[in-house]
Amino acid sequence: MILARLILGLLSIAPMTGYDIKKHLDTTISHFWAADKAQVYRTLAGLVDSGHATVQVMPQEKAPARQLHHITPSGRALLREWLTSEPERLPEREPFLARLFFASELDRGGVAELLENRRADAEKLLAELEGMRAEQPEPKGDRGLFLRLATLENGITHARADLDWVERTMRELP
Amino acid sequence: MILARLILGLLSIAPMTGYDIKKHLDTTISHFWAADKAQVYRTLAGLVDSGHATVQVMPQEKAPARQLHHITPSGRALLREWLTSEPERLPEREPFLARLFFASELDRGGVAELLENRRADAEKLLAELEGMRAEQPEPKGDRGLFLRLATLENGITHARADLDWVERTMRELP
DNA sequence: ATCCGCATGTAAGTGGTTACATGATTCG
DNA sequence: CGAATCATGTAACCACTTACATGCGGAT
Repeated sequence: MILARLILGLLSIAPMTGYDIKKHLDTTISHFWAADKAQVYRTLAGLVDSGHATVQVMPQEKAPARQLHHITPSGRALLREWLTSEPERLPEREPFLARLFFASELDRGGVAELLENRRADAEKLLAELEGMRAEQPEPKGDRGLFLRLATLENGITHARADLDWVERTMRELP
Repeated sequence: MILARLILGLLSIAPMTGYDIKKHLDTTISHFWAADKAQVYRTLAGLVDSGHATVQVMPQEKAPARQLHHITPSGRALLREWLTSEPERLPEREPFLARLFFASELDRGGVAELLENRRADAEKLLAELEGMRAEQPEPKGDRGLFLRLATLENGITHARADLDWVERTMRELP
C-alpha cells in the first residue's frame, strides 16, 4: 500500500521503469523505505491494472524494452489523497532491543559485547547518513528539496540519539 | 523468527500460556515489538513441534484449559545462541517520512499541517513512554531490570529526538 | 576472463494481519 | 445491561523476501 504511494510519488516527478524506481528506492529513499525489485514490479503492474498508471513500451537494441510508466490523473489524485489522510503508524520492530531485553541470560561480558557491537553499527550508520547529506546542495528556499533533506536530517537525528543512548548505557551498565 | 526468540525469552523467565505471552507483548515489550495473538498461538505451536517447548494442560472450571508452555533445554540453547549471533537489521520503514518526501505536492499550509500533526503525535508518544518509566522501580545493580529499563530509555531517547527534529523542521520550513 | 550495470520478470515460501468463532465471569 | 477480562483457536488474505531465470555490453 505505502509502496504503491511511494511509486506514484516518483512517477509524479517523471515517467520511469521498474528499474529506475528500484534505483531511487536504493538511494534517496533507502533511509526510510525498503523494497525489493520483485515487489516493485508487482506493485507497478497493480497500479497499471487499477488505472493509476499507464505503460509505454520503449524498444531498445541492446537490452530488453524499457517499460516506461506514466502516472494518470487518477493516480495523481490518489497521491494527494494519501498525503492528507490519517497518518499510518507501523508497529515497532527493533530486533536489537528484543535481544537486549533478554540479555541477562548472558554474563556481563556478553552484554558488554552486544552493546559495543551496537555502538559500532550506530557509528557507521551515522557516518553513512552524514556522508549522504554532505553530497546534497543547500535548499535555499526550494521547499521540495528542503523536505527531501528533512527526511535525511530525521535519520541523522535518530542515528545520533541512538549512539548517545548506547554510550550512556555502556557507562551505566551494572 | 524473532517472535519465536522473544517467546522463548519469556518462557525462560516462567512457564506461560499464549494469553500470558500476548499480555507481555502488549505491555513491557510493546515499545520495541508487536505481534497479534493469531501469530503468537501459531509460533507457540511451532516451538512445541520443534521441541523447544512443551505443553502442560491445566484444566479450569470457569474457562478453557490453560495451555501452559515450558521451555526445554534445546529451547534455552536456541535462545542463548540467538543472543550471541549476528544482529539482524530490519529494513527501514517510516510511512511519515515517505509522505514528507513527496509533500511538496501540497501547498505550504498542507505541509505545515502534516508537520504539526506529527509534532502532536511525537509529544503524545513521549508522554506515554515517560509514564511507563515512572512506574518502574530503580534497578539498583539488578542487571536484568537495568537492561529492560534500558530498552524503554531507548524509546524515550528516540521519541525526544523525533520531537526536537519536527520542531526544528517546522521553524525552518521555507 | 569475470564482474558490474542494464532490464525484464516468475515461483515458492514466510511472516504478519484481519476476521471469524465460542463462552463463562466480573465489574461498573 | 453491557463491556471487559480470561482463554482458546482457525481461515483467508496480504505483504514481503529469496531464489530462480535470461542475456547483452562495457569496464578491470
